[in-house]
Order: sequence, then structure tokens, then C-alpha cells
Amino acid sequence: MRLLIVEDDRELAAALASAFARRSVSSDRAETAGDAELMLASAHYAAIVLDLGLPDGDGLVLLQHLRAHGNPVPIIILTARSDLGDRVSGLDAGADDYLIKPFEFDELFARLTAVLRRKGGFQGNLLTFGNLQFDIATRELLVDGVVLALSVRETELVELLLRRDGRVVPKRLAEDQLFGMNDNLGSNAVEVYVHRLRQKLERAGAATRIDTIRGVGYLMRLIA
Amino acid sequence: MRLLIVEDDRELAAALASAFARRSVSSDRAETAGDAELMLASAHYAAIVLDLGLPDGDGLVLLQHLRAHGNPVPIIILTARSDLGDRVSGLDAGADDYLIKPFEFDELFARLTAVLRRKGGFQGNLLTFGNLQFDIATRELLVDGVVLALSVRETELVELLLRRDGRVVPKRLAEDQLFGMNDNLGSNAVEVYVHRLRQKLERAGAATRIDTIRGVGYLMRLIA
DNA sequence: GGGCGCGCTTACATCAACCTTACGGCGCAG
DNA sequence: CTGCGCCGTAAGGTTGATGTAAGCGCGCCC
Repeated sequence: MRLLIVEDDRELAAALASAFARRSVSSDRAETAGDAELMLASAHYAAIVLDLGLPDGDGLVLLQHLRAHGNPVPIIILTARSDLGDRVSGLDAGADDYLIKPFEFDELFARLTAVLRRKGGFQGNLLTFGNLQFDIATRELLVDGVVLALSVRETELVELLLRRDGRVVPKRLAEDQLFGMNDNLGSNAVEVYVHRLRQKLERAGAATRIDTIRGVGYLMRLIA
Repeated sequence: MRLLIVEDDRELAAALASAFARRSVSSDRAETAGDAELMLASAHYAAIVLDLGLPDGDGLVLLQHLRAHGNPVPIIILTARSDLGDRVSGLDAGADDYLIKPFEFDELFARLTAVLRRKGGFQGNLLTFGNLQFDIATRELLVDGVVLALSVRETELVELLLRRDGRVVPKRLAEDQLFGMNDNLGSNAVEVYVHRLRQKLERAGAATRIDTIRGVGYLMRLIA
């Protein structure tokens, strides 16, 4: 799961990014509404955390623009206490939830998962495949009910594979989800993470395997 | 599915070809409008990606010529931002969509599938035959709902057979689709790929078989 | 029957895609 | 500061797709 954080305050943005990373959620950051639009055009995000208090005041414009085009991506807006009017306009324009700064990160995370569930992206909060279970809320992978420790990238990868439920995950898509806008792709990073995940799954006794579809991508399959 | 890319910039053309190949779409390339006409006369293409900014300015002429002869092949035109007039003329002459350079490949691909769906009148994006399902969007073949891993060429071949829905696929047509303008055909490549596909289908438990029509071609049939 | 055309099958060289391992950098906890 | 784990990169080995070719079988026609 990858988020887009639209926030001009670098410090806050960095804090959010690292807090999300601790929960195995990756994120990209845009400083302006314009950047955000560009990034939204070229990658897929599970949700957007949008600061309405951007210096140019374009946060609201971005929001309206997205909704005007029928884009249903979940959006949580952040506002300063002094801008309560914006908050109303934001919800009016189609935001899914809001928080008033300052806020606790746990609060943000809780609302995010709530919004994601509400929006129907998730049927429940458990993806099951063979003897694997992935808890979307806690972002833990269980093998036969036992937690398997995974890194952030590895977590993103299993989630991707499990979400596709036995269908192919194109390599390109995996790159997007794992590395986001890091277009400095001079490497075989996806392959490396597939390898690491395969090892961990095997050692944990998973009844699944990751198959390679040459020239296309990967898929998760039950062991015959 | 095979495309014709009419583009004088070799680098761009190569990049497009490889990007399409990644999505299991084959393509041929013409450098000039004249070449393009020749190629169109001897092979069938699902769509044309046409750069209107050809040095001799013949891109538009080619477009007009095709439409004047009632050729309905889907055409997406590429123009530089400085040639907006051309864009209008192009749409006027019967192009189905346009992109302004520079553009994201994903954007091109999305528009292409949209145009194909619109024009080709796909009922859905799923071709079904016996217990086979071919998802046109993701280019996956499912046997009893399970993904069967196929190579690019093999994928082209099943798609061709399924699109004909029980009618014969002339061998010559298969050659065109699989190998395009590679007229250096000193081989029996089609036969080899039919053989490989037959094996994979049988091992996957397909309820269909590929029959040989001697001297003509192949057809897909339900097993009696 | 025997030659012939067509298709089937297997084998093979080539090369890109992929796997695997190793390593240096970086952030964090102790 | 130091050890540890995660991260991304690089390098070399391995695998599998691809197109070509050769041998075989089968039916057709003379």
C-alpha cells in the first residue's frame, strides 16, 4: 500500500513518512498541488493525505479537481485550527475525513484504515491465501497463524501478491508500489526482494510459492 | 495483437516497441509514410501509432489516404506541442485519439486500449472458449480459472485462435501476427509455437484442442 | 508402390531475463 | 561508538524464450 502525502512542511512530511514506514506503509511526497497531480497521473496510490494549508492555497483546488474528474481515491485532509472554514469546504468537496493539526499519528492511521475499509477497497481486513494470512490493519503476515517478520518492502510485496489473488503482478506495477516515484531505477531491486520474500516464505513453511512469468511479472500460487 | 508504429525517430520507436513488448503487444515499425502503406498492404494491424511530425510531413497524408479508402483501423496520432494545428487536422481526418509529446507510455497504452474497446466493440474484455478464458486487458490465459503461464508468442497465438472463435486461422495470418514483417522466414516457426501451445494446453487440462487444417491453417475446437 | 508436400517433433545456439550472492551505506538501538 | 538490520546496487551464474534446422510420419497423387 502506497500513500501520497501532499504537504509543504518538510519536517512534518518526513515525520509522517517515517511513521507510516514503521507500520509498513510506503509513501511518496508532493510539496505542491501541481506536483501531486503529476504523481497521481503516473502512479497508483491507495489514499492521499492532503494538507489544505498549502502556501498557494491550492490544496482545495486539487481536491475539487480530482473529484470533478470522478477520481474516487480516499482523501484525508489536514487543516490548522485557524482554518476551520477550509475544513468544511474540504469535506464539501469530497474529502473522506479530516484532522486538525496538531494530531496524534495513531489517530491519523486509525482514520486512514477506517476510510479504506469504508470505501470498499477491502472486503475485510484479512487477505487469505493457502496458509498465509495478511492482516491489512496491523500489516502483519501470518503463516499458520504465526507472525512472520518482514521488512517494509517485503510487506508491500506480499500485500501486492495477495491482493491479486493468484493473478499476475506485472513487474512494472511492483516497481511502482515498492519504490514509488524513485525513478532512479538502475537496478534489479524487485528481483532481489522477490528473492528475499521467497526465502522467508519457504523457511516459514508457507504452502505457496511465487512463480515467475518471464517478461511479465510474478504471481503467488499454491504449491501443488 | 500487433501494432504499426510510424515514427522516424529511431530511439523513440525502439522505446515504444519495447514498452509494448513488455505488455505482450507486438509491433512493427515504419520510418516513412510510404513504408507504412506497403506494410499495411501486406499485414493486418490492430492499430496504428502515427507520428504526424514525419520529416516529409506525410503523416497526415497517410491518415487521409487510409480514411479516404474507408480503412477503419484505429489510429492514435502523436504530435509535438508546437504542431497543434496538425493535431486538429489529424482528428479531422479521422484519427481516433492523439497525444502530445512528450507523453507517458502508460497514457498511450491506456488510450490505445480505450480506442480498441470503443472501436472493436468488445463486449467485455474476456474471450471465453470451453474452459479457457483470455483476459484481453491483462493478457492472461485462464484454464478453469487458473492462470496458465505463456510466453509472449504463445500468448499472441491463443489470442488469435480465440478471437476467431472456432473459425480457421490461416497459417499466413498467424505468421503475420506472430512475426510481423520478419520476411526472413526460413523456418517453421508457427508450427513450433502451435506445438508448444498444444503441450501447455493439454498439460493444463484444457477442454479444447488445436486442429490442423492441412494446407490452410489451424482452428481451436472443443474436445468431443 | 513410391515420391512428394506438408506438418509434427526434437534438438540446438543465442541471448535477454532472471536468480543469487555479496557488499557498502545508512539509520537506529544499545 | 558499535553492532545490527534494512536498503539498494552490482556482478556473475543460470534459466528459459526464441527462431532455426533436421529427421520423421502421413496422406496424396502419379
